[in-house]
Amino acid sequence: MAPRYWLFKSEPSAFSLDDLKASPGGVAPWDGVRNYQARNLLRDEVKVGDGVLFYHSSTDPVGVVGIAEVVRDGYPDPTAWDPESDHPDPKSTPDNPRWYMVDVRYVRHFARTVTLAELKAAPALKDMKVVQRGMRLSIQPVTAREWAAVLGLAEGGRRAIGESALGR
DNA sequence: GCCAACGTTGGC
DNA sequence: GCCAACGTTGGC
Repeated sequence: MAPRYWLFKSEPSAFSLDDLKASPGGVAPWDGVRNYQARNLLRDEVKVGDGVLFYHSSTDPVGVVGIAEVVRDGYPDPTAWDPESDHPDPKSTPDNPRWYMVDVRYVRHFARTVTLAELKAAPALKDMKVVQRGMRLSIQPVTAREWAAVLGLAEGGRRAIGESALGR
């Protein structure tokens, strides 16, 4: 099965790409997702080896700052039943988990942020989920074509596509 | 800080 | 099952 691509949103004040890079082995769980549509993707669709566009929201500028890679398939998010966590949900229990997460590994920062404004301005990305009006989903599917186009915007001058890890 | 868009809750 | 009220997201 060919790897797929995703866009993961995070507020950098909560968890940034730098935070992922600084995690042990560059690996961290993508916990705290509390939306059913995003949960279903994490539980059923996001798989080891998939590429992740790391998107910073609610900052200036908003946009894609780099890439990560999925290193563990979906599994129950234990922060849901931790009352001390940032997103406790007493309706989720170890016996009957409601929320799921995957583990991701840092790959690299782009040389610069590819801003939402740039994504919106790129004709090749006009159908990309993140540029659609009212699109709040925090885990979004990205096509191979969109993935390549975003990397092209970030690093096009450096022939990055196909050249390095996840540069496919 | 504003507010549009969307998701969830809960009364009925 | 409807839908109003409310809460959250997230760009601007």
